[in-house]
Amino acid sequence: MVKNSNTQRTILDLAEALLQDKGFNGFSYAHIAEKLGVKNAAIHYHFPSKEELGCAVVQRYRDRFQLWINNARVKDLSPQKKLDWFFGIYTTLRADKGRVCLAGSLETDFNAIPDSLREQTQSMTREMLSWLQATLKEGKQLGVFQFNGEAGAKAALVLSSLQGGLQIARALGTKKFHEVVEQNKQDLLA
Amino acid sequence: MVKNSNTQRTILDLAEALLQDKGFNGFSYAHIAEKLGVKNAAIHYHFPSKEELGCAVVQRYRDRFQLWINNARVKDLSPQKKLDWFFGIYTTLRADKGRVCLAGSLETDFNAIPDSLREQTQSMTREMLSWLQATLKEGKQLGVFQFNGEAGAKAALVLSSLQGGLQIARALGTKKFHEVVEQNKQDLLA
DNA sequence: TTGACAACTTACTAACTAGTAAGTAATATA
DNA sequence: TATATTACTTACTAGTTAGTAAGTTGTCAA
Repeated sequence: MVKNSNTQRTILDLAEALLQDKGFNGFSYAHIAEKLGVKNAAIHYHFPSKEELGCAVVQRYRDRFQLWINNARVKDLSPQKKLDWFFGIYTTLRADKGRVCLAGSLETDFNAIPDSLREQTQSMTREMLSWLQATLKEGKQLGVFQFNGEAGAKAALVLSSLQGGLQIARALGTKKFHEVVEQNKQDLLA
Repeated sequence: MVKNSNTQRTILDLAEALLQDKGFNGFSYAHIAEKLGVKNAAIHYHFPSKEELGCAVVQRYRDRFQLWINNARVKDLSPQKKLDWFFGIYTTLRADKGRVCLAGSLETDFNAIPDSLREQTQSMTREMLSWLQATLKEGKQLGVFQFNGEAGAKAALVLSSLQGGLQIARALGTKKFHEVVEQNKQDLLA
């Protein structure tokens, strides 16, 4: 047949969007199938279980993130520009129908998702936090970022606030999210 | 009959805990009924729909918050102590089986919950943010808090980070949450 | 041209979901 | 003592869920 050779990718795109829109327990195979214009058994053909689908979404996200941070277009940027790139990921999510980040969505549903998906979520969060920590440390050493305490703690604060900021923006509007981003910048340059 | 005159309150307690544990779409009337030791129709007797139950949980939370902030035990505290009290709410949540905050849970599921519950979530978030903003402003004027920019933006950053911090702690452990709290304090006293 | 395979559809199941209608038993009230 | 009310239970429904088994069809390789 080979009607649509990138069906698998499209399913991942839709699942990722639905995860960020409604949470793991807020969407079903039927939702994906309808949007794709196929029957729900077709989704099971590509991803036998919802658990595997969820893991595949996160794994792809992790791969994408590693690809970016190891690519010269990000790797060779100044700490300030690196941070701007990172903030940009969240700004883009907010602009795209008010999505929240994958980590926030999965952590909120943490006690209602399968074990393997919890592990994927852990790894994803650890990887993002660790890159952010290294970036903040680099910036502090270069004298372009100023903050008290350890880079690890500051990274936890920044990441938490971006994650929470996307959520609060759902209730109080995009302005609140931008305030969070700008305040983060100001607190680092003060 | 009047076997248990505070059934209604117990249902609200259980629903609140389940909301913070699994999210709005991660729990059912059956879960509450089983924990309470009654049939699920008994829950419908007290709260006809899940929508009304969710709204009642948030309304009670809002009432509780207003009661506290208008009570002398909080109202008359110094800005630092007020902030400590506020951080304490989140620390207690984390210690209690790793719950996340109501606002974070409902905002993450925002596009998968009923309209009236969205409105309740909005009001709850607005009220918390507005109190936090006033507290930060008061502290800045008294010279005990230092930060650049508007108190509103700083409040958005602090609230976002607490919300996100509870979620990240699910993946990476309680230590990360405490780092967020301590970093917030340091950034305010710097 | 035959046969294998990929990518589906059709048709189904068992479990769970919120929600309802009718009945029951203990208690409060008149 | 009779009646109303509160707080349930029993028994059900219609819809949704993830998941499966068996059949279909277009494509490609030998």
